[in-house]
Amino acid sequence: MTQVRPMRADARRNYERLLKVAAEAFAEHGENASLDDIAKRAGVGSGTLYRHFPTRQALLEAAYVDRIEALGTRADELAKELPPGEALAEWLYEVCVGTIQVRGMKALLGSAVSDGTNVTLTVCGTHMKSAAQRLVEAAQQEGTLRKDIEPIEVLRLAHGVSTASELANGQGKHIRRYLSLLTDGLRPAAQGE
Amino acid sequence: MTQVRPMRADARRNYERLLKVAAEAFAEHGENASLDDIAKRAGVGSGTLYRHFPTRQALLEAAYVDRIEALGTRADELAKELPPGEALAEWLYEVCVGTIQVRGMKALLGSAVSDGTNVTLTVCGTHMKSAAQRLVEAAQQEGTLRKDIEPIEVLRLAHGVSTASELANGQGKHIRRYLSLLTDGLRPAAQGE
DNA sequence: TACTAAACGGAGACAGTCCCCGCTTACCTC
DNA sequence: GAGGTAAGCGGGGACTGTCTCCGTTTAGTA
Repeated sequence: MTQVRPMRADARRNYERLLKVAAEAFAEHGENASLDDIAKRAGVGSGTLYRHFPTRQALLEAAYVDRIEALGTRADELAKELPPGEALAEWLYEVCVGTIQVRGMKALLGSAVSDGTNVTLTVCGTHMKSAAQRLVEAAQQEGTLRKDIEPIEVLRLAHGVSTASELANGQGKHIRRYLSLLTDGLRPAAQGE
Repeated sequence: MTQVRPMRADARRNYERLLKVAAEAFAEHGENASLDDIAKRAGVGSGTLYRHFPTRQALLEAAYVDRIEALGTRADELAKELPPGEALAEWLYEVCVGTIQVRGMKALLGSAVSDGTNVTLTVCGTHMKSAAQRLVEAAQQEGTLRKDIEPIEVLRLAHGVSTASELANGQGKHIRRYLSLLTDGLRPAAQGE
């Protein structure tokens, strides 16, 4: 219903520029990169930046949607290549790697799966949740994942694993280990689910 | 070796004041509470604050050492009251609760178990690690915890669980659940440790 | 070519960090 | 108690970052 009058050419140009520069800046300096600095590097005034992206979150999300979408696609690829349980495990691994390696993604993924009152970040959250849901349900069908676990819980726990790996430093060297410790806990136990 | 000339009376007074106010401020506003504001509330100039506590970390640590020490004591109490496995589980639960409920503790506990190059935060890190070590070793003796797990890893994973629970919101309502998922993964699996 | 609404941009108000250095005062000595 | 002195104080101010406001510029249209 929103009137979708096409963006003016200069506006579109600035928008793209900002996205490109922002992705670089967040990757380099983390989620707290200076916004005025991003504007400057993109060759626009800070007013322009704030008009296009009212909050840091908005910019962060816009800068990384494509990566998030790529994770969604990746989920489907893995679902075709591997048995459900392994597909889920591998996907979570890749999610964790992204979380740690691309500084700035952590904040985005974190708020994407958070239950806060900020209704803002629908896009990324939706993508991640639907991808997780497909893999989780398949694994549950297969019997390699407890039935009482929600897709979003898996995402939150993966975020926890990322945090733990980050503390251990070493560029995510510990992700596989911590993730497998978690996965063992997720499998149906001998005495029943 | 360090010359331990006793603090001047006014200095000591200010020091105590700052600690008290800082603990309140961090609890209320999280780890990013304004330092100048803390100084003001304590009735001292900001110079005084920065002389006593050169970094935010230093103040954070000083403000919460007693809580950390309490966690150490608590570990021993639990070790007496419960079988090792349960003692460890309960202790981790209390650690997570502290992490979530007292805003500001999270940053402190996080850097206490991080592997970063900042050698600063020895005190809290040491306390936590030694407490964890006692419980972990006992549980391993008992056979309720995999032998290939380091005490510090347990602390890092607990931090991850805190993060995950925080995302779920609800004031730590999910800690027990997420922690038990993790614990199940830590138990020796049927096919061997 | 002229018009107008959309978009720009940067000055400036505000908030936080942290240092510097002239001033104050607790403590010691006599 | 008086005086000397170094320990300690404190707030002004430089700096960095956020975010808004509004006069100016310009793309798109007729």
